[in-house]
Amino acid sequence: MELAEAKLKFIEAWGKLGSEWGINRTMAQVHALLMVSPEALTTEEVMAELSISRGNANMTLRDLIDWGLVEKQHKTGERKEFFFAEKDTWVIARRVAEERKKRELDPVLKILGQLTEIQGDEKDPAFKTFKTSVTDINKLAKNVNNTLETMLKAEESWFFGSIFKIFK
Amino acid sequence: MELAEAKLKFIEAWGKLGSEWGINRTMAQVHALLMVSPEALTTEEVMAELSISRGNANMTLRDLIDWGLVEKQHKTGERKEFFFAEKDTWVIARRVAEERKKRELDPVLKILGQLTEIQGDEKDPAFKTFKTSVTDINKLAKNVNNTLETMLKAEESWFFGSIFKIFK
DNA sequence: AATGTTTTTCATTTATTTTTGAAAGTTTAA
DNA sequence: TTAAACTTTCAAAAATAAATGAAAAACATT
Repeated sequence: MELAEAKLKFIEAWGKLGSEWGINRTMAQVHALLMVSPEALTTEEVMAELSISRGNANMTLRDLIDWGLVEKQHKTGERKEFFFAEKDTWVIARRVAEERKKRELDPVLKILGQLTEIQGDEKDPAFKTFKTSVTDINKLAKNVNNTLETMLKAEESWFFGSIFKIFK
Repeated sequence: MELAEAKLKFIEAWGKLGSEWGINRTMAQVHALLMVSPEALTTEEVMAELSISRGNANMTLRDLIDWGLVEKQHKTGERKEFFFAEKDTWVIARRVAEERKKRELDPVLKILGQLTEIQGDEKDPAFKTFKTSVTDINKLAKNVNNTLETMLKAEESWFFGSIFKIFK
C-alpha cells in the first residue's frame, strides 16, 4: 500500500468513526489529515486535500481549535495562517473526554439530580419504577463521571501503564 | 414536580444524550419511556405517549430489540405484542458497549492494524509522521479495546464496587 | 377459507444537518 | 489610503437522516 492510499484510508476511517460518535464527519477528517501531516497546513491545502469549500474548511478548523485539538501557527514572512494538530494521543483523548463531559454529561447529571428528588406515592407502581430507574441511571452516570474526572487528572503513564495492567 | 412532568423531562434528556452520541433521538426516547414504565407497553401506547407514527414505533422497537435493550412479551389472552425494557443499568451499559465495540471499534481496529504495516522511506517526514500517528492511535484503540473486553467479562460489583474505589 | 386484527414494509415526505460560495470583513504593507 | 491577500460570515442549496402512512403481509379466530 502506498502512503497516499494509506492516508486516504485513515482519513476515511477516522471520519466514519467520528460520525458514528456524533462528531461531524468533515471535522474528524480534517483532524485526521492534520494528524498525519508533518507540517502545518494552510486553509487552501486543507480545502484541496479534502475537496471542501473555503467556508467549510474555515468553520471546521475553528471548531477543532475550540476542541483544543488544533492550533494556529504563524510563519515569519508568511501572511497565511497555518494549522497543525496535537499529535499526542493521550492529550487528544483527554481533550475529547473533557469537552464531551462538559457539553453532555454534566447537563444530564444536573437533570438526573433534579429528577431523583421527586416526591410521590410509594405505592404507585408508576412512581416507584420511575424513581428506581432514574436513581439507578443517576448512579451509573455519577460513576462514569467519577471515572472521567480521575482520568482527566491522571498522567499518561497511568492510562498506558497501570490501567492496562489492571485490565489485562 | 409531578410524575408526568418528570417523565417528560427524563425522556427528553435521554433523547438528547442519545442524539449527541450517534443514537437516533426517537430510539433513545422510546427506550427511556419503557425504562420508566412499570408495565410492558403496546406499540399503540408507545405511539400515543411519544406522538410518533406506527411505522416509526415499529422500526424503533425492532432496533431496540436488536440492541438487546428491549424484549417482546406475549400476554395470555391478548393478541397484541407488549414491549418492556431491560432496567438493570449494568446490563444496559454492557449491551451498549458490546454493540458499539462490535459495530465501530472492531472495524477501525482492523483498518489501523493494516495501516501500521505500511512500509516506506523512514527519512521521508510524511511517512514518518503517518507511521507514528497511526501507530499511536492504534495503541490507544487497543487499550480502549482491552478495557472494554475486561469490562464486558466483569461483574456488576466490579464496576460499581472496586472501580469506583480505585477511581475515588 | 373468510374475516378481522395486528405487524411490517417501504416509497414518499418532512426535518435536520452539512456544505457551499459569494460578499463582507480584516489585516498587512507599500 | 488603497489595494491585494487572506479570513470570516451566513443565506441558500444540497445532502443526509428520520418519520409518515397507506398498503401488504402475517397472524389468529370463527
